[in-house]
Order: sequence, then structure tokens, then C-alpha cells
Amino acid sequence: MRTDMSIEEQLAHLKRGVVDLIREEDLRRKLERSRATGRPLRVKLGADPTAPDLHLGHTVVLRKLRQFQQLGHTVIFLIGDFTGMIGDPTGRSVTRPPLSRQEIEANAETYKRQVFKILDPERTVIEFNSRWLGTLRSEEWIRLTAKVTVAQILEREDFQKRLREGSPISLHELLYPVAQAYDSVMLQADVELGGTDQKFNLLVGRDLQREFGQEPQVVMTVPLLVGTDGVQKMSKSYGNSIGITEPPEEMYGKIMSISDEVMWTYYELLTDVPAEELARWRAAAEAGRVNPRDVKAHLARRLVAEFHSEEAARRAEEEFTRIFRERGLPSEMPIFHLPASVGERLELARLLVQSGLAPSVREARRLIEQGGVHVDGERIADPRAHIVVRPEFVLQVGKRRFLRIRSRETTDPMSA
RNA sequence: GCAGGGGUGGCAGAGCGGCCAAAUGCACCGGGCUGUAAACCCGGCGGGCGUCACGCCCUUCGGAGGUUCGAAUCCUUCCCCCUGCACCA
Repeated sequence: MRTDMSIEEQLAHLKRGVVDLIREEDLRRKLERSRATGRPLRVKLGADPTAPDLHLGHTVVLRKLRQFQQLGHTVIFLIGDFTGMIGDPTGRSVTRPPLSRQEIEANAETYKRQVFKILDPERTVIEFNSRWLGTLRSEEWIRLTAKVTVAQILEREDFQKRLREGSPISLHELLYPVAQAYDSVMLQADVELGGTDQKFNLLVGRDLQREFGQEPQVVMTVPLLVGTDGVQKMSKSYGNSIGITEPPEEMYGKIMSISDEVMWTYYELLTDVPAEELARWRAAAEAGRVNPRDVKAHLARRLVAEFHSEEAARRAEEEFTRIFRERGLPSEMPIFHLPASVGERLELARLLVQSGLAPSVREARRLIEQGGVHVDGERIADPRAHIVVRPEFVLQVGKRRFLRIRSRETTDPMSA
């Protein structure tokens, strides 16, 4: 596809948005050799099998992989079904319950479907590390772990930190980097990618490959995308993620909810908008010549289009504008069939609970008191208000939760 | 094994006999403002009830007992977690 690029051009292209590149010289040599021999590079990315829902954070590194593919190289998407049992000690993750073979298969399928929204299936190999790690005998484990020293492993910053703080480190956690490194050996990886938090693990791969007489892999790390909260890295467990399979409206809205500041990072990491152009937009926004909201809307639309379609993006935008800028009603909303007849008097708070818009009467009353509840567009502020049931009406809580209520007569006139 | 430190709301983390449904921060929710589900500001954040801007009740601080008019706070016991020193003489 872009194999006409010179090696230097390729390097520059691949370096874009990369935090660590260890070592650039090695990569250049590998690229040159690949061109000379016609043998594609083997570019590895490891993934945990436990969370198969990809979010935008994952796509940063996937986009980088795609660049390699576009240059004709092979991507090895490694599903860590064995290492998943250990759980990468990065972060606070607790011991994970082992997944069944079936669950893993199912997750892998989900992965494939999602990953191929970005990667080219023709140039992607899917692997499972249980294939070699799962069959290692105890003796082999001992021989393997003998190749790495404790000091090497404890260099890892978070291990040191935990040691300092007196936090626990389980023995098996020390094995994680070794296992991951062994994957690189088995796969004979030329390059391994990961987020910056993976740097250490990726480097162990180099060491171990050397131990096994292989040429060390090139390590490439990309920044971690910050989540919608603008603070922590995007992660499903932090509840700040934007999944790539989320409905268009949801995705659009979530992108609109990131801060103006974070938006620039998203542009950088999730689009191909040239840096110079971004700088121009930013200057214009800061000077007040351009409304940052519009820049953000452009981003939202662009990303929704990438993962859904232009058409879906357009609709999501219209919907967003209608609800939030014009304070209107969504084009579609869930319907709740109220088991009550026209004319009946109902306490609003209870109706909210009954219809699932509030978890408890107390909460419902709070919402009403705070002015968050509208019935057919009219704000009801009396926490003890009653309403007279109409054939159909719209309940709204907050800015974005709508429910169309239908009472008995309208849904089933025969049953009266 | 020994010594020590712990287990409190979604998370982090105060409180250590009554003023504790439990500080504070984060997350979350509602409102205001707006240019957006941005930023910022304000409010809320266990549940039920009432003649409802004030009050009542119920269930919460690892489990179970107990002391006390009264316990997240004290005692007993059990469970769990962590750190250090050992164990291998």
C-alpha cells in the first residue's frame, strides 16, 4: 500500500505519536532487512482475554499496528489466555477468576470482530499464549525463570513502589513479565507494541529473547488515552471509557462530554489530522474565532463515522443537537406501559420508581425537589406531587433520560 | 511460630463511648450558567413513612456474642488481610 515510501519516510511515519522507541536503530535495520528479503516483520500486541470490549484507548495502539500492516508487515494479535490467569499486576487489579475455555473462545471471537474494525484481517495472526505456556512443565518453568533475576524484575517501578509502601506483592505477579517475555521468544517477535505502562514488560522481552539467542524485539510504546473524566487512563473499570461498539448516539455524546483540553489529545491520538493543522485549529479556538464545541463536534462525528458510518454519525449529531442545544425530545425513546388507567391519580415519585427512572422513592423525591423532573416538558418541583394519568405522556429525568409512558387504555383497549 | 498494623459507604480515607446515616476527597446524580453530556458555580448522594421546609422509624462501620441508659467507637471470640523478624540448628 505504502511500500513505495523510503525507509526514512516509513520510520518517520511509524514514530509519530510514539513515546518510547527502543531502539530506533534496530527498527531501521529491521525495516531495511525486511525490504531486502521481502520477509514482513512480525509485530506483536498482547491482549488480556478478560475485557473483550474494546474502547477508544485500545485503538491508539491498534492504529499504530495498522500502520505496520499498511507497510506490508504482519501483526500478531496475542490473546493472553494463560497470562490472564495471573493478571497483569499493573494497577490495582485483584486476582482474576480463571476463565473457562469456552469463555475465552467467546471473548476471542468478540475481540476479533472488534479488532478487525481497525486491523486488516489478511495481515493479522491471532494467537493464544496458553498454546506454549499452558503446556510448560515445572522443570521448564524453573529453567525459564532461572534466566531472569529478581533484581531485574524488581526494577519495575510499581513493584518498587509497593515494596516501599509495604504493599503486598504475590510471587506469581513477578512471573507475569517473564511469561509475557517468553511469548515474544515463542513468536519470534520483531517488534512489540504496548501502552507506556507496558514498557517494562516489553523490555523484559528483549532480555529474554537475547537469552534465547534471538535478536531482541523493538519496543514501541504509545500514550495511554485519558478517559472521559479527563484524569485517569481510559478503562472500562473506571467507568470513563468510550467503547467502539457503543451506539452512535452514546458515542457521540460521550465524546462531547470530554473537556475541551482533552479533546486535543483525542485528535492527536485517534485521528490522522496533521499536527500543523491541529495547531491552527487550537489557536483559532483559543482566540475565540472558532467555537471549541464545533471542533469537538467534528471529532465526535469523525469517530462515530469511523466505527459506525457517516450516516449514523450525522444522525447522532442531529439527535445531540436536538436534545442538548434545543432542549428537545429525542426522536426515539423507550416506552413504559403503565399498569394504570386514564384518569387515575398517581404520586409522581412513585411513578418514577415504578418506571425505573429512580431507584428509590427517596431518590425520586430528591430529583423532583432539585428540579430534575419534567412531565410533558413541564417541570414539577413538588416532591409530593400527584399526576393524573393521561393516555400517553413523556417523563424526563435530568437532561438525558426520557421515557414515554403509555397507560392501559392506549396500549390495550380491549382489556378494559 | 513471634511481634506489630489493619478490616468503615462505589473507591480512597477520617472517626475511636452519645452532637454518627458516619468528616473529607474522588466518582456519581440534579440544578444554574453556557458554546457541549466542556469548564465553572450551587445542591444532593442507605432506605421507608408522615398532616412534609419539620420529624419519626428501619437497616449499615469484617462475623457472632457481651458491657452500657447508649457502641463504628469498650470487652470476648471467630474470620480475613498486611508488614517485619524468624523457622530450615
